[in-house]
Formats: sequence, structure tokens, C-alpha cells
Amino acid sequence: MSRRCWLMKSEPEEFSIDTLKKVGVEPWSGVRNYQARNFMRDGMQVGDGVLFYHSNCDEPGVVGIAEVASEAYPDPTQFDARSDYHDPKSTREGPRWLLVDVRFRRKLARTITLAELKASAQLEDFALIQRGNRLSVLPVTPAQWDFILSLEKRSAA
DNA sequence: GCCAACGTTGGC
DNA sequence: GCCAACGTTGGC
Repeated sequence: MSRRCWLMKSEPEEFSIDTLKKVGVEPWSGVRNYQARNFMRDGMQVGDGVLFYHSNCDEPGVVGIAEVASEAYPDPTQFDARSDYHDPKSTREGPRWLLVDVRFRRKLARTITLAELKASAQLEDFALIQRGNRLSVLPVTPAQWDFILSLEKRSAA
């Protein structure tokens, strides 16, 4: 079985690594992008590693490690008229949006900042830092995963 | 708060 | 099916 790794973005004001630590396992609701959905549906397997990334905040970067804790299943918020994630065009018979459960593994000793990732020649091809990339769920190669985590032990640049 | 990048919508 | 308009993401 080949090793698969992912990166998932969250705005810390909405849902932070500390919140995940507290709750343990969280249904990753609210993904409303087809490419991101397809990664969850077609790519993810239970146990896959996930880099937890804080976006849209003072210090964007990788802040922790989680893992995929379920197969993809329909995101219940798409059916909830009161939810921000409600999708009136989705039906229970043919749900548009899926999610996976995400389980906390550990918090990093420090934030590995976006600036550092961008400055690393080894990460030239990393989907996160490709120009204009807004995907909230994206694949990470094992080599990229290992390199990113090797940065944890270094002092901030 | 600004704005570039990009996805989606809808008129035609 | 094209594409302009619009909305969202997310770094800065």
C-alpha cells in the first residue's frame, strides 16, 4: 500500500489546530470545490497523513499533523438550510458534497510558515505554493511531507 | 482593506 | 459552448 499524504487548510478563526486537539475527530464539512472533493472521494484512505494548515491569518503555515479517519461520505451541512454551507441544488439522493473525518495527531513544535515553504527550492512543485492555488485540500508527495516536517526541527528563518 | 487569481453562473 | 460578470479565496 502506497503512502498518501495531504494538506488541508482551515482558517484558525473558524477551526484551528487547537480546536481539533480538543475535539479529537472532526467531520471536515464545508468543502465546496469539486477538485478538493474529488481528492477526498477518490484519493484519500483511512490513515493517510494530513498536514493541517492555517490560512487567512497573521501567520499562514503548517501547524500540525492529522490523519484521515473515515471514508468520504455526504457532508450533512449541504442539506441544512440554516448552514452557511447549505447547497439548495444538492439532494440526498445525489449529494454533491462529501467530507472525511479528520483525527488529531499532534501539533508541531512551531509553525512552518508559508514564507519558509515558498523559500524552499525542494518545494518548487508543491501544489500549495503554485501560483494562484486556492485549493483547500491538496496532495502532498511523501518527499514533500518529509521535507516539510524536517523544517520543524530547524529554527525559524 | 486591497486585489490577483480563479471558479461558477447565466445570458445569449 | 462562449464568455462577461460576479463571488470567493487568501496573501499581503
